[in-house]
Amino acid sequence: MASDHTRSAILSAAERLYADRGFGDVTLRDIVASANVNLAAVNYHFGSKDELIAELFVTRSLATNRERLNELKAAEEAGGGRAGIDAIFRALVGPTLRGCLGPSSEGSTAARFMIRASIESVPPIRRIKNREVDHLRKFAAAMRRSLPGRAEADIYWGLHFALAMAHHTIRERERLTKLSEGLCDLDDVQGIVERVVAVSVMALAGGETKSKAPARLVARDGR
Amino acid sequence: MASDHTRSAILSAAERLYADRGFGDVTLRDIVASANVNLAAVNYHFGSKDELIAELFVTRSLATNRERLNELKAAEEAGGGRAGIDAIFRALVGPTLRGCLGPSSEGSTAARFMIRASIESVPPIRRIKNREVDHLRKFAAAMRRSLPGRAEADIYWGLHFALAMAHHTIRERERLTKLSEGLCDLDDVQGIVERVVAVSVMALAGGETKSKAPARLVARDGR
DNA sequence: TTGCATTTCAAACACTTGTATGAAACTATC
DNA sequence: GATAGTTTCATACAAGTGTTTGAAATGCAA
Repeated sequence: MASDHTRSAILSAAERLYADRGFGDVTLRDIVASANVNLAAVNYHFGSKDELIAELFVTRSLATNRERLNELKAAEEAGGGRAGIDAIFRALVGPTLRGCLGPSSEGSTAARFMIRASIESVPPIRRIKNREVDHLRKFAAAMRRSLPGRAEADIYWGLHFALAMAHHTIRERERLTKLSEGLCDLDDVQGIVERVVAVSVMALAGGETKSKAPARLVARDGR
Repeated sequence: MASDHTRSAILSAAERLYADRGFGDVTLRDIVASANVNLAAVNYHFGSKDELIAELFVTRSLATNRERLNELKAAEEAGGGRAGIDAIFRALVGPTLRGCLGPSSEGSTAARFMIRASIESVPPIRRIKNREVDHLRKFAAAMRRSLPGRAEADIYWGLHFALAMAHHTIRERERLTKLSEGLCDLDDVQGIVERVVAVSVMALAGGETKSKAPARLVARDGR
């Protein structure tokens, strides 16, 4: 366990290559060539290719989740145990959006790696994501505390839509830029966060006076 | 040219297998075995594996786009050239949601195939999706006609968020069910459509009339 | 029928993939 | 400095991939 040099060289080379070219067409041979280590080193240090990918993703994923929960806790403490719904959404989507978009994302391989992981969805990553439910439940709980009257289903739909907007913005960043011909400023990360938060809040607050029947948020006859 | 039996057997076997097991681990040999045709038939009839996938996706994709535009045109004609913003969103997300969710999606391989295509993102499909910008521009144009005063960027963000909610709902269907422990009724497709439409409308209308609580929405994005 | 183009077929081709092996090179402890 | 444990290395392995080939079968027109 002396230097760990080989191990970390593999990790950083793999992250960079996956970030640049995607999981689909990066082989172990590409990685070890880029890391200047022997092919067998991957299996020696990580066991398998999938475990290497899993370790990469878990590391970044834990960091983001930690950041999210810190922001959430700070918001709840500032509000005496009950955070504003906008602060909750900000804690949910802020770290992810800042991590993957933003000026740092140009140079940060970590950010580009997480974008790839969000786009491609390879088995080992998918397995990890499926365990993320517990983490999201903490946000659902905070939302319940913030909006005690709200129907359970509305809480989850609100959470779901907030994540939808954040992740879709990350995934389809390029397409949105092309579609809007540059009119949507994808570099103004804080502006994007506030936009997503604002819509998420409206989605949840909009139905407030109405009943819990979900289909009638806008009273328009179904066709 | 005679019977086309082999060709269509390949198409339907491929669609079913891809729908069931994803693009990642379905080989040409799996497909030809399931279709009871010879391995070389794929390259003979389609040229390559990627072209087979592309043909599958293009077919389904064109059908959805046609349906979308039909609904849009109907809504604009009913409104005398200017459709309500809710009708535009309904035309945008309705066909996709109905196609991929809904009771038919249980049995329909076409629906499950499109869900896979939405989740996995393999090169030939990605190439086709990139050409879809023109199609979306038609909706942007309709939105401009419907809301003449609106800022261009807001139009595109509205379009983007509507697609985000629709696609994320399709993609993360299972996770949402698990997270909400069944509280979010993913079988009530019409209800989901209305929910997405309602939020999309609010996202766009909210910035203008209301200057309510967390409304840093328009203030931030100068342009 | 004969002739010709289309379609099917079994087989092989040419690679690439992740993984395993066993010897060599290290490193630290005694 | 010998020894035991760890790490590196070149190399081989086994399996699977999409694609190509050239001959056989089939369909269709004259």
